Amino acid sequence: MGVKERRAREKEQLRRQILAAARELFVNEGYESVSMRKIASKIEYSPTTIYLYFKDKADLLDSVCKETLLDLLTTLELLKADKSDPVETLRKSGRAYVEFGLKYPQDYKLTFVVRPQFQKGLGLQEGSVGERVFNYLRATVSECIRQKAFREMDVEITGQALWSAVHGVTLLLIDFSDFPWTGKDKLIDMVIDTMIEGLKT
Amino acid sequence: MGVKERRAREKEQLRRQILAAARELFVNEGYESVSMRKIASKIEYSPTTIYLYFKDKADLLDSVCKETLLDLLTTLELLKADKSDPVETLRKSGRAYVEFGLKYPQDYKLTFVVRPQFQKGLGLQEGSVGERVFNYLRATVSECIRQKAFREMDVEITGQALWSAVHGVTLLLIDFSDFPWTGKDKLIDMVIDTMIEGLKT
DNA sequence: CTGATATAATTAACAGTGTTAAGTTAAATT
DNA sequence: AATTTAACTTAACACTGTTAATTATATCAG
Repeated sequence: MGVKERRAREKEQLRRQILAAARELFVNEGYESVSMRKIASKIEYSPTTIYLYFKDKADLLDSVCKETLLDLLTTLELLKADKSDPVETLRKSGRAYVEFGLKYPQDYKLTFVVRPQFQKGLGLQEGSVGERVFNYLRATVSECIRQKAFREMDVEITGQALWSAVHGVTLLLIDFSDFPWTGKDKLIDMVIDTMIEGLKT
Repeated sequence: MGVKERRAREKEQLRRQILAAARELFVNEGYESVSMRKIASKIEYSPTTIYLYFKDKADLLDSVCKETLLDLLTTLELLKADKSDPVETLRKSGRAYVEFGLKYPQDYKLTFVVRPQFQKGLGLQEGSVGERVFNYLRATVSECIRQKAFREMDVEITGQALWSAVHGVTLLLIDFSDFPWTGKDKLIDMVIDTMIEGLKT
């Protein structure tokens, strides 16, 4: 009676194929410029087949973004290992965050700009990947304060401020890629270092 | 021989009508969701008439954004009066910038997120309004350094870093309006104050 | 192995999009 | 009054996301 299982596996496989094709196209050409027909032709299925696996184009976007967030979280958690110098961990995390955004600019915008626009009310759902990312930030900031590297301050708002700064530099570098930046890397460091400097005791 | 002038005035009037209709629709329904036909029907002209006044839809967006930038510039220049305390001016400018974004969230996103996506290569053109806004920031930062309130540092990159921070907090507050922020005003202050603190001597 | 059933995938269609080329109307000039 | 010029519209093209109806295919019962 392993038939059902096999069929389910096959379905899952096609689902993943669609998702992979959608991701690649979204990332390379942008969400708006990618049509369902284009995705379909990439996987050599008819356009309507996609609707058997995803509710609509927005649902496809949503699924792609969830994967992206999970990827970011994994990247960040690799840095959490070293607990001795939380300020340095924070600095590295900031850099990793921005670099992640620059590596997958379309994904990043999709996740942090386009999605909240199309999917209002999701905010930061209980147990969502987004919440886990923010929890990571909370923990790191908390450790900085505990070790008296940062002065006594509200963890919540500090985390939000740091997020603001890295989010901002990420988006500017993505959107204004032809702005005469003094140097992408230098700017990223400048933003992160200035914020950290401003938080120190 | 005032005929030509009158005709020119009439043309200009229709141009403005189109622009106003486009702005309202873009802001309320989003650039992508607004069709040329929708704009046309709002002003009760045929869709193709718009193409006699604007090259294409992106050009329309571009013109709307230019107006927005000019509005922002005006808001900022009101603060430049007091030259005695440039750090305070910078703080106020930062606040004004974010508040502008929150007051016209859709305009802000249109200008700083959507436009660069659809009009690549514009960067910061010579003499553009965008350049003038950035010049304002440059001048203020420069004054802070000159008065030794900030330590000796590159004006360019400092300006870019500050822009990153305010841009970031503006967009987060717009996009994740239902995130459990500790308090919008407190967060804005926190971001600006932390950056300024990090730049001081 | 055959016929019924369920499921997967497809075709055709709808109402909409930005944009262009050709055609029409109305006003200004000679 | 005839002609030129400018403003505007109609019709069309090649697309878009999505739905309903239809066909093909694989699984099951007898």
